[in-house]
Amino acid sequence: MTSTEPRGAQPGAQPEGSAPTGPAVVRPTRQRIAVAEAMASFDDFRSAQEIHDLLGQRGERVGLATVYRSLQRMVEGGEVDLLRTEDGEAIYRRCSDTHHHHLVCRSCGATVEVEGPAVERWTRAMAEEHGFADVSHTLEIFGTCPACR
Amino acid sequence: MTSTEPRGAQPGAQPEGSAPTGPAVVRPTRQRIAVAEAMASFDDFRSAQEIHDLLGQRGERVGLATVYRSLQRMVEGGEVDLLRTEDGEAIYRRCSDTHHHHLVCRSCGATVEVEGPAVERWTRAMAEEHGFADVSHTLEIFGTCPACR
DNA sequence: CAAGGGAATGAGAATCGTTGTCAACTCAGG
DNA sequence: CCTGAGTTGACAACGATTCTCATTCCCTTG
Repeated sequence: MTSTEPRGAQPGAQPEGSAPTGPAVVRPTRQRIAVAEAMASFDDFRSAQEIHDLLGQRGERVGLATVYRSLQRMVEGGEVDLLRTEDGEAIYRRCSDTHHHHLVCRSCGATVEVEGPAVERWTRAMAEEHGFADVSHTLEIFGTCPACR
Repeated sequence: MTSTEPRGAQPGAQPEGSAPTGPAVVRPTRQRIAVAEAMASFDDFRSAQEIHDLLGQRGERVGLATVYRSLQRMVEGGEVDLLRTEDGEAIYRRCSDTHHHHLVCRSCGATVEVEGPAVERWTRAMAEEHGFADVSHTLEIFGTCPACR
């Protein structure tokens, strides 16, 4: 995960039915499986629309809205990383389950996951020093990879 | 600044006779001054629309598009920091000229600028280790400030 | 194994932040 | 007083994302 805490948490964003916390069950539908498989087929960050296109190329007909919804769930579930390009577009990538950050190539999109206990400690210390609670952070490094130079 | 390198920097923007390749001079118009003053009147991050509203309240009639354009220039000029909320909206704040990061309160938007030589070093080291060049990075810490708890 | 109900889907409309368009305007020089 | 490049504003255009809602699907129960 890029963020320490779940994203997109909006007050009262989801209807509280019978389950205490959001949808209780996630049904493994054809569409969700297709999205999950698509996510497993590449290693860089892609936009929802690109993922939708990829599904189309694979012969899977999945609605764009469904792709967005599936991706949302996967992000909330920590199975997928979400980050924003500099112009605010959301891009996704499957991720390992440990907390980590990314080194992203600006020109080809290649990514490397990096970990930094020191950074984690530093952010926590900073937050504590100023009395902030429920801390999360985002850290991304952009650059030009060796291949693109 | 939040980023290590200038955003949207366009090399070679000199006056070339009649070449229509971008404006060479920035005129200090009433509108631009108004936006600059508005930016000086608060300390947290605000969206372009909020800044536009603020101008309205101050009795300054400035078009929304102009607010966006002014903000853009100020970001490019390094006078203003730009970052993205978790849902991708751009928020702005005037900033000091040193490289720094932010501790942002999720509920009231209050911000604290923090500096961390260690983090700077770490990102540089990481990038170098993987052969990345022209490195920049973004690091923001979100949390709940003491007052909002 | 049929039935029932809530979850999920899809197609398109609706949002909403942001950018583009372009005629009108401003103002420093000549 | 002209002139032209830089600016502005109102509004259209855009693009990503979300919402709506009738229909379809999955799973459990009887």
